[in-house]
Amino acid sequence: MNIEKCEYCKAKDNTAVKVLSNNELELLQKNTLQLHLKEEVEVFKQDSASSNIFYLKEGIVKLTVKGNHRNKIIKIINSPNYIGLASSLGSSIFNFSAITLTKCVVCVTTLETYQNLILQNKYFSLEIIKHLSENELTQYNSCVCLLQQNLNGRLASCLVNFSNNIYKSPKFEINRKDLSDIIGHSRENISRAISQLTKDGIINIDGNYIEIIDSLKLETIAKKG
Amino acid sequence: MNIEKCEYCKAKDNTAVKVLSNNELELLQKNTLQLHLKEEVEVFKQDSASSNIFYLKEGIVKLTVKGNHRNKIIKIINSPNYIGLASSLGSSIFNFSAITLTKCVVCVTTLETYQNLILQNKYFSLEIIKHLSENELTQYNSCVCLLQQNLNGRLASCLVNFSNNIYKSPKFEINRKDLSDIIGHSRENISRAISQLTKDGIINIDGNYIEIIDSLKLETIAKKG
DNA sequence: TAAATGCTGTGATTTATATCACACACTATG
DNA sequence: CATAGTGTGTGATATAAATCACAGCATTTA
Repeated sequence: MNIEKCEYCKAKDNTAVKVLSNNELELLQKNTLQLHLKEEVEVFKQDSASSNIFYLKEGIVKLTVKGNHRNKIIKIINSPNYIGLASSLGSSIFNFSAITLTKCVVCVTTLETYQNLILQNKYFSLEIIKHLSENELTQYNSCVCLLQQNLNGRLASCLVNFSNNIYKSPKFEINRKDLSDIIGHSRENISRAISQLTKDGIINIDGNYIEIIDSLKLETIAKKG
Repeated sequence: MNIEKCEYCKAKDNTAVKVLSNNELELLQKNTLQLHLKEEVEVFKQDSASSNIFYLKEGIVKLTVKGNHRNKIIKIINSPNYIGLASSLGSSIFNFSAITLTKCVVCVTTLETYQNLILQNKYFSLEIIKHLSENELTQYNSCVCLLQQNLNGRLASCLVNFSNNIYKSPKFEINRKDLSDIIGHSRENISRAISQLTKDGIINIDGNYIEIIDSLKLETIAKKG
């Protein structure tokens, strides 16, 4: 396997790591393990110790929380991005599990290394602050959307988000159970809503693949839902 | 009015500011305005520019988001704490409004001052990172609770939280409209649920005052709801 | 004082969603 | 090949919550 140096990693340019010096990148490299994971593999488990920083270099993961009756997917993360950075930095345990949706490459760095880099490089520290802040705001927004939209609105918003931000393609794969855990409604009603969108010619379905045909109509449903 | 120096402010000991040197505290002082606000006053408005840091020294505020059909209260903040720190640091505008629930004292510092302090004092920067991280995690949790609990469960959780964490007293004042905006259900059904809790001897009501009589039962409802 | 306004509680009704039940594919696996 | 297991679509029914309607009671305002 070709082990890529952090210094030459293209993924880093979109995250806080971009402001590190070459020496600092070497330090990062020394304390980082790169994992290659298959689909539906647990990256870390809810309630386990959060003594590492997880960075998603390639692929897509879901963050899930155990509930009394059902699980909830609180976020879908695509690369390059951190996974659960707030838990690593602000809590002794993870408040959610991270599970891969696609094949993934995950970089695991010791927490100590990150803390040292934060103290050592003030611009890195500022980048981390920006990242955490922006992350919190998107969290606010998605929470508010979920709490105010009905089933059809949430489904439409979710599909639009998948197409525009996560998979960056009008066609993507997602199973109904995950979709219902994201949206927070029963699998049966999600199925019905998807059938209706298909009948209305707004999407096409092919097994677990969903293709958005009429994104304008979908966005209209998202807005008024 | 007695103008208190940041250096001697008791509130600061619970927040990031505690690690600043006396010189840094003086710098903070010079660039900070202290506002004394009455109840139901807007501290800042959704979509307005976020070019200041707001620190709640005394009192309680609510964060509200405008929705299509109704508003949503996304958080109740009690002092001492920052108000919308993530927006100030990570966005050019506020994603929500902040409105006082009680008389409040709010310290307003220019963003520039904070950014300078973050670059100047690495321990301050680390404290800000911890604060943002912890804040994000509580946000996750409250969002998950809201999405998984039914009306009675949410109401019970909310009352327990008010009693234990916000007002720190079994008796507190809150109007039904705010309560319904926090819980995300209609005012009418909140009224009904409150009546039932009163009939069951779990709470007492007196106008807008709610007094928790049987907190154990309330926590049971919160857990199973 | 009277009228207007806003918050509240409660009954009746409607609506959205969950739940139950089952049939149909698809994939493992002995 | 038979079998079990899992994800799926869909109809029927149950249930939670929203909405509508209205009356009571404060508080403000003319």
